[in-house]
Amino acid sequence: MTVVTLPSSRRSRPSPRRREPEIIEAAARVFAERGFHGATTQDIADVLGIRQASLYYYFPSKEGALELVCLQGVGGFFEVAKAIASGPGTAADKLTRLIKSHLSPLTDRSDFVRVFLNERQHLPPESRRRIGKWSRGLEQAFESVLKEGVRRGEFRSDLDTRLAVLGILGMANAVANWYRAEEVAIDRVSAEFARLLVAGVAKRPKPRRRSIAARRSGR
Amino acid sequence: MTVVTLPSSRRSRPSPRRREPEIIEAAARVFAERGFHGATTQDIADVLGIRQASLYYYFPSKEGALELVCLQGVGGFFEVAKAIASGPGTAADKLTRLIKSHLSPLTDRSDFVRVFLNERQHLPPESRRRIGKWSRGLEQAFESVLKEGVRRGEFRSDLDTRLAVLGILGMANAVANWYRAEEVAIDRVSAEFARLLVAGVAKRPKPRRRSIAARRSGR
DNA sequence: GGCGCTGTCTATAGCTCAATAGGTAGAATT
DNA sequence: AATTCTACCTATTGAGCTATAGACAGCGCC
Repeated sequence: MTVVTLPSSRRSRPSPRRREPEIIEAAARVFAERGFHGATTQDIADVLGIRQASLYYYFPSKEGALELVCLQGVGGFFEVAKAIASGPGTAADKLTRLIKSHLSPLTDRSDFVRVFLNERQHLPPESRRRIGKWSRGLEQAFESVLKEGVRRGEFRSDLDTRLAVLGILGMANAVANWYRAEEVAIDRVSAEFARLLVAGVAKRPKPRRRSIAARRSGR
Repeated sequence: MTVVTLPSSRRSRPSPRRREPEIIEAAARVFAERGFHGATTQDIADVLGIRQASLYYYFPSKEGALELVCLQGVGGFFEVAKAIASGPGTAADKLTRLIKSHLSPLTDRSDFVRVFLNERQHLPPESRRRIGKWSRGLEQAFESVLKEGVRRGEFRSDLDTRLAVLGILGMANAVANWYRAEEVAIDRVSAEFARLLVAGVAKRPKPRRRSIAARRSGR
């Protein structure tokens, strides 16, 4: 005999919140445009055409909304980067793919990315640390590829990999701030930057010996 | 500094606002740390050990303070860059010097630079445009050097100079955000970045000998 | 056809903050 | 000695903002 399965259970589906994606996107847009502290909940409500107080049906606080936006700003990033870094290919090839994949979300999620990059510092300490792990993981993915390149002799042996990572990410992250104004496709940016950076870290053709590239393990 | 008293002038401007530099520096520090909208005038007053209302003896509004900080954040930059760009030397050499001079203010004025880079968007439209001219001038200095390099055959002929400028400035400007946390001297950063970027834009191998990498680029 | 749930509303509490008004001690000037 | 000016102060106003409280319309469901 089946016990009546709580038709109106408190444990039933928490809350559908059908429009939540739409609400978070509006928040992302407003935060990206005006900055977290420069934006008001009223601004977000205006974008959606609802009342300011109605927003609190969807998020518990303004800071909560920021966290949701930031989470979507890094979402998946790190996993993809890690997969590329530990996957097959030359270091130069991997670096190129890392850059491409790092920039690709800008085509359709630039607001989320911008908020993550520029506003995450205003998160309460706890969630900031939680999200900070993603960032550091990403840096490590890049750095491991650079180190691999150095080890294999593809890249300059005196390369400061830490500085190079910071430089590469600086260059790449800045794209979020101008790519709408400049009229240019992300793929073109990725390609140009990848080429520039790979050439920048590559070992110069000083040694006329063909040894290094051929020296890779196996074969 | 003791003021030399002007003999017979009631129009003399005695010594107005002696502490102004100190006040603006405090504002820069607070704006850099918390962002313009995240900072309160009370925060600035706390740094100085004076009352919040007393600040209005030195600036007319919070936005006015931001403008003063931003002005000092770009101060002189552009002139120096222009001088380098139109001066003597190879393009690679000039690019190196541009990067060095672009990063050098970070040693002692990083707060001002950070505020200029991150908060200038919150200026009222008028002063933002006024300050925006400085930025564009700087971009042009970099771009003219890149174009010169291409023209002279130092740099790749298919280099997208606009994207390269944006990339270079992105890489360089990001330094302001991490160089305190990372323990590294600015000179080292300049040197590493300059080397990386010059190699990145340079025409591949000096075509004196056949090299392995040569067949990659155009032929 | 009453019930509960979702998604919105109105109204407002409670607080923070920029900015103004007006006062004054003390140094500098006359 | 009187006056002026600098560099603060106290007190307060008024606006704007986040967040809460509580009502309720429509809908799907037994």
